Amino acid sequence: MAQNDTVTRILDAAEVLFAEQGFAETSLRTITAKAGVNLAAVNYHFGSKKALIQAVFARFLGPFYKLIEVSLDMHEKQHPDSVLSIEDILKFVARAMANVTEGDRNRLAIFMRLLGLAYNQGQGHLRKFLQTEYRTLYRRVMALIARATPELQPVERYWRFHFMLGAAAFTLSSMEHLRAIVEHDFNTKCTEEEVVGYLLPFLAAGIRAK
Amino acid sequence: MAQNDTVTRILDAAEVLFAEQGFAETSLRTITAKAGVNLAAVNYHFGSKKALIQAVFARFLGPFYKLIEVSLDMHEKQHPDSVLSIEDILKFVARAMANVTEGDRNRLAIFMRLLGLAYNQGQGHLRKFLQTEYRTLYRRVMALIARATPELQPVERYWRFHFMLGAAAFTLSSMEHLRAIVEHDFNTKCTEEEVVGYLLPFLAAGIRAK
DNA sequence: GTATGTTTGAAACAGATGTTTGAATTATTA
DNA sequence: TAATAATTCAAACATCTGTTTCAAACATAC
Repeated sequence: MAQNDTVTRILDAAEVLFAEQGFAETSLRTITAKAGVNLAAVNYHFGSKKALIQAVFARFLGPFYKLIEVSLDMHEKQHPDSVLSIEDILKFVARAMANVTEGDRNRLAIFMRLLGLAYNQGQGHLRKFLQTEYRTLYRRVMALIARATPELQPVERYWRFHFMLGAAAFTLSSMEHLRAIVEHDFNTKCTEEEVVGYLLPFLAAGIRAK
Repeated sequence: MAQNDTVTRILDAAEVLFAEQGFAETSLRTITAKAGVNLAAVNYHFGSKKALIQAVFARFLGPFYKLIEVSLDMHEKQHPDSVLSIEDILKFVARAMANVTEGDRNRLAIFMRLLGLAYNQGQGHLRKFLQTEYRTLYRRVMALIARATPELQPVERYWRFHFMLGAAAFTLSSMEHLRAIVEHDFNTKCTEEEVVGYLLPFLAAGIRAK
């Protein structure tokens, strides 16, 4: 019980700090101090800092993966021959993500940040971890998008998919900062739901640009 | 003369290494080794690592900034009352960027990767640097976009602008990797011009989504 | 209640980091 | 050429990093 508690507290603290500062900039001492556990606990429970980063990511990649799979399965059973529109697909993804990250606002940001790093970090351990873990879901979503955009050439569809991914990853990972600017420049606050509400139409329009 | 040479070699090395590994992950010793200069040279010529990072940015942004300003000035003189469309604005930006990074293909990716890292990494001294140093250009481009999209609410326009930025930064910064996948999955090669050719219509359609 | 395995704790480890120093070298100028 | 300023260099600095160690505390099962 105490074991599980320590593990959870480390993950909670690491999640927040990673999102605030980045990975390399966050030391194990800062994490363990915030978590209220001993420094050695990270290496004891996770093995290394790299493993901790992957564990933080796995904690919501796993549920997200399962959730979207299940909801897609359910929909396909209820509507066997329906062709999902781009908007529908995006809503499925957004809903799964909202469910996984609900309760803690930072989780969406850190998920997206990890995604960005995994793609941009040349020889990073993160990309391999992501790609092997992520492949099935990627193929399934890509197949859905293909059916929703039959007029697109495969190569262009591929690029547009990554344009969407980029817009989402970049924006949502630095959402805190961007929202602060909005508050300063426009005297308005934006909830995360509102930002996602702005994002989805942008993505949908982009992927079916003529 | 030798002074200038040392400064340039440090900037060249730092530029590549920062893009490959990130800022925190790249040590001054790695940079100076690659540049073939003494370790102390960075602190002598730049003052600190932070200042070096900003200098790497300034070397890109300075010329880019001037180029786009000049070309916009010229256009406004020749066509005083014309309202630029989104496509026109994007073409202006793309052309300025192509000019700045021409000669070295990787420089576009490096620039975008740096931009992405600046937004997502560290505690934000880079974001501040970017925002204060190049506020005028940001405002000018934003004003052009506003005139091209009068139907948009300011806040939504702001977010869509960053969606565009994200799609561009994310995709172009990992272009090498993404192109390799294209070559493997579709047996086709994509030039950078082609990718930009795919990107601009996506962005334009996204920002004026109904 | 004792023995066994698991988890914590304080301390130390080995190495890397950004930065500073002061002498040696090079370039500039008068 | 001599004097002065700018630059390079090797070395050391203090600090921080992830990781390891091993005894103490704890829980669990016999």
